[in-house]
Amino acid sequence: MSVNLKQLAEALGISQTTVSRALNGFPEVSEKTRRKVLDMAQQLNYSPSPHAKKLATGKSKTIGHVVPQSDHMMINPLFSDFIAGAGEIYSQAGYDMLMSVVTPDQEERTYYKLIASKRVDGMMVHAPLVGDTRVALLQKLGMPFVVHGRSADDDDSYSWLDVNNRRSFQRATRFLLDLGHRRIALLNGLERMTFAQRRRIGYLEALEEHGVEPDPGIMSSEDMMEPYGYRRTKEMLALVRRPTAILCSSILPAMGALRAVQEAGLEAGEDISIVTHDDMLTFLSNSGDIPMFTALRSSIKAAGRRCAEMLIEAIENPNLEPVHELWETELVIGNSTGPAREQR
Amino acid sequence: MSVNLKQLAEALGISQTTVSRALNGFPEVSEKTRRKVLDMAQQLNYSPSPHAKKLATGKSKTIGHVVPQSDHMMINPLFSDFIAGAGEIYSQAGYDMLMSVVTPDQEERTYYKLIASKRVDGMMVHAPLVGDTRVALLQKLGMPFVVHGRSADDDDSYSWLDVNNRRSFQRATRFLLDLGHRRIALLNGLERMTFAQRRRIGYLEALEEHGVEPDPGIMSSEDMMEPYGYRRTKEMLALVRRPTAILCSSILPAMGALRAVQEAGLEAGEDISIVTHDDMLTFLSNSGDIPMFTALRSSIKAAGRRCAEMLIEAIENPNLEPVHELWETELVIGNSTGPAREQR
DNA sequence: AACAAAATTCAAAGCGGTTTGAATTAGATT
DNA sequence: AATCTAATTCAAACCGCTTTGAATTTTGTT
Repeated sequence: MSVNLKQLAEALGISQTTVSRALNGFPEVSEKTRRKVLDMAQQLNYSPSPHAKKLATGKSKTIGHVVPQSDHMMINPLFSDFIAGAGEIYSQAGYDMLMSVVTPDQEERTYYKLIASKRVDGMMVHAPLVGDTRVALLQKLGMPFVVHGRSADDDDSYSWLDVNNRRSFQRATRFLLDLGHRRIALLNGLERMTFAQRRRIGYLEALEEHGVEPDPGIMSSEDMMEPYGYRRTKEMLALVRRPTAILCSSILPAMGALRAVQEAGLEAGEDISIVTHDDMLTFLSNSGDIPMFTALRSSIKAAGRRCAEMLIEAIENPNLEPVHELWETELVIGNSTGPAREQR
Repeated sequence: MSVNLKQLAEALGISQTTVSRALNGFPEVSEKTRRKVLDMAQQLNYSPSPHAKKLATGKSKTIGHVVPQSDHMMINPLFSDFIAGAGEIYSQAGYDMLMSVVTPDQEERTYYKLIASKRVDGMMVHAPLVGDTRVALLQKLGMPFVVHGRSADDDDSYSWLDVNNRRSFQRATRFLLDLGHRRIALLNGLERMTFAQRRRIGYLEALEEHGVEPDPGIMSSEDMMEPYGYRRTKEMLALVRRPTAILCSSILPAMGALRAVQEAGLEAGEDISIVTHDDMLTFLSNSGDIPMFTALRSSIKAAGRRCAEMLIEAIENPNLEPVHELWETELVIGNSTGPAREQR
């Protein structure tokens, strides 16, 4: 069905060395020979063994993704869009994506194993936690990696791509404040993730600027799922002094919030405003002439693409300086916001 | 940092052969030697090279997933839950998951390449289309595979795991008919997928049983996204004879439908009923004491797990007969259904 | 035509494991 | 103690590719 290098060389009556070089574009092989080799390779359906190649070169042309599998971790819709973006770039560049789904307690060991066994040339790190140990581990092991997100603000010793979450939530909060809202709820993601932490900081900063005292009773931090938005909004709507606006960390809780609002017979954008971060998930699009939600947009798929580019770059040029990209979100006005009503 | 087999053998003063056998549990090595080898391996932090192993054995301990990347294909939230389930099993069994994100036109070529280069020991096939060519291709190439879904009803020549979509939608439709509904809309997935096709058949069968003439005006087939459910429901609510019930192919359009219903000032379960297939996605759970939607439940994550088991089984016992599993869904009554009102 | 320099090509030695077939050692039997 | 068999262990070949250092051809000069 398909031949190996040796057979190909024999068929051509040329040494393996030359054939190998011809196929890999080395300059010291004559164009005539190269043509012959390429033709014959095509004709005999030559397909190089990646394993042999990896063994000989030490490079695996593979990028690892370790995804912790627990009730509320990485495997979520954000993840699938990120993967879609990154995977697209990997394929184009001839890299494979190796995915390990492991329980959190296995995570560190998995990194060790992937790296020690040289199975991967680089690692993609998702959703860093506050006090994440993965960065240190990867640095120690000398493996190229890119972090989607950041651990600490001032850590420039590695490459990362992050959304300016703090600024983004600050802007959103100001936007609501400018509309006259004073009781603004925050439905944040889990604050052990650094991105959620930064979002809260941005939110608090904006409140402070306007002299609004934050109220812990209308701030929460959970997994960004639909039922969370629904439940919390329902609870908050029952408060005596209920919020006039809600700031959500993702479109999923935002949809839950909207459901609770509608169920209560209220109208979003009229009786209560909702602003959400929008990862521009392909299957939950918040687009159209006038989007359903006023939102802070930043495509997570585009982030996946760019992170993949950065990682490949880092793998192929090992002594490049770390790269940092801080993406601003786009504040898009949709149907879910309006001036504050009642309850000043 | 870590040693290879040769170094390990030297450190022990034993041949590579014996060390290799000791590590791989061959019976012809004495227990005393095995203990020594294992101890030393631990001590020297021996980590076998998977590439060398793959080259020598021809087995890669890797399972391939090819995911077509286009606006409306596999990369969606269903996918991430399936992957989570499958990945869990792979890890436990010591398999790696290789994921290739490719444009649809590259799909077939990617299968060829993965297989010809022996990069994978088996393939997982997602979401077969009507007239899918992948099954034939994999059979021709002699690669173990499992299909999540089925191509044709009567094709028992390969292993698959599928939900009994026809029966499921038949039951759901009957359920609504029994509640007195006669105008039942169908928000189906793309009918080039076999599962969507079967769902429509089940729906039509139930209608026919009850002598209800199907109305193409309230049947549609699109990508299972939230905005689809919203838009179509909004349109249908504007009809003179609007449906009294809606049957959805996924919880995403169901949420869109619910949004449209609420926005119209109607109440689901009272003014209009909604039933949906529910893949039990982790981030969009339809649970709680009384679930939000009356739903046909079948965990896609569990399906991922089981498909992975079946595939590993098939890889390790190449001449096993194909296995088929047809899962029934669970019909769970939630808040979104009730007897038909008006417009008999 | 002779010769050095440049351009090609080659044989062989890895890369790090597994596996075959032979060699050695241990244990059982006489 | 000698012999035979079973249990271990070993050296070497092999998996399919890359790469080094040497060998061969080609090309350019005189």
